[in-house]
Amino acid sequence: MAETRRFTFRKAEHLRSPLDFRRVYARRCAASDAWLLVQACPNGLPHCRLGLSVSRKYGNAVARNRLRRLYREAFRLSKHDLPAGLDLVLIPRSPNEPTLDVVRKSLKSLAQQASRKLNRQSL
RNA sequence: CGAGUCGGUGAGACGGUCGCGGGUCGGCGUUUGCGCCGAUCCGAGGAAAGUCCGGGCUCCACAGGACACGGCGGUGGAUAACGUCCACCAUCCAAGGCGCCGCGUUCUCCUUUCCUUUUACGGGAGAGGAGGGUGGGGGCCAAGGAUAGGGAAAGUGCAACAGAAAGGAUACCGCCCCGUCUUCGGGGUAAGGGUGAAAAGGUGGGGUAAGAGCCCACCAGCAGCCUGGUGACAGGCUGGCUCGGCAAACCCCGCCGGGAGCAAGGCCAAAUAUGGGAGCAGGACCGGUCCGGUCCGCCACGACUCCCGGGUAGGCUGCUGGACCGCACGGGCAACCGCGCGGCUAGAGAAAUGACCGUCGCCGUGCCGCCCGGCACGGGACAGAACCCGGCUUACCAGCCGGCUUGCGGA
RNA sequence: AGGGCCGUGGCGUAACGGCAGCGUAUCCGCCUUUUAAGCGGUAAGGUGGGGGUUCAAGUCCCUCCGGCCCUA
Repeated sequence: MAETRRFTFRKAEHLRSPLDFRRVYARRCAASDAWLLVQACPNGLPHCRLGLSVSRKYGNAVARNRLRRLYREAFRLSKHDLPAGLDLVLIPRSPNEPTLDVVRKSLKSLAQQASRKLNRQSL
């Protein structure tokens, strides 16, 4: 297999439209730990999409950008280890800044939790 | 070299790997909207922040004037404009410096008087003088700082408490004259006491029964004139002797202001509902087809088909070349202006600048080291473009540079 | 982007520019077997921060900080 694993993050993998966000919130399937709250919803695509929601209470614009960039980097580096075909919305649980490794671990385990939950519900 | 004060600059550097946004070029795919791949170039700030002012731009409204409402307010300039900037004026504050005082306190020295004691030196108390330290008062100079700094003699209003009296006022104690046996009564006065943030000019002299700008000199203030200055204002002369504070209270005067904002505005345009026009008596569904069945419609408020329109979601645009940046020259005290040459320097949209590593540099701590220096660990602020500019305000790590005043030392 | 409102003891809320109150809570005492309720009393201490105007500022003005609401 000539296809090497690429760690890119293109616009098609962003969750952009308000409609998409509303669909994910309406599905009401969430998993969380001390750092992150992950809302998930199947999207019928072969890949995952990522949406970020960081509100004013997590700091000024620089701190919020920092959180978003960390989440994007974590998603980019570990997207091949996530269950496919999900829309994920990430919401921070703590105003403190986590390290990249912590976010990657949290994202992976929470996405798998959410995926199992969705499978149980659809049965 | 030190102290004070004001201002400017600055916002770590280089490289590698993996990624992100945009432009250009090439290739592939494509539903012709775009997507993917590769190369290459570019990719946050001095405050991008707060949104406190001012403009550009866009749309809407609009004969002209006045009123209302809001903002601004020393003078002259700069500017597209400003509540901003520059220069100057006025008032207040002021590090510090230099003189002064029949000043206080303390130390030293000198002269002298008295007491005591001694052989003598000496000890104690007082007076005078000189010098030093320190404190206080007052004067001059002064880097620099602050000022929403027009008008209180257009009018209205406000000033608690205290005080006799708070604005063309008043008379508590007092002072003086007269009456009265005293208590007290009548009158004069505003020097003194007292209250207050503020008491109707201040100091000195004359004058008086006691007093008062009642009279005079100087000072402050006011009015007029002269001189200098574009002007705010400054200086001088003369006059009459005095006419308080607050307008960030109402207000008066002068100047400025049409409203809304890139979610402005323009273009394209699903689904559903709907408006206009044309055609037409059938149309849609079940079913392989006919028959058949169900629903809608049928001389119309018209099913169905076609065309056109407004318009929602959504998309495109506005969207980055500009009162732009750098350098040189000329004008100006300066803010700034003119001219020449060179440069292109973010354009996202659930919102791009990130992650990891290496080398060097900065700061702090610890260790080694006489110093130079070396090693280890840690730190690196405030903060993220959202149509674009000019300001203001606020936040902020280290370093560097300069102006002015002043102290000490040297040439 | 535009506009409005608010900030006062622990809590809720008043105050013409002129001594910062009131209720409740706290504390102490009475009543009660005890608690609650009730009655009486004491004190503490607060105008979000900074600056200005004024003789005097919670109040007027400027500027920051924090919170809430409305419109598109």
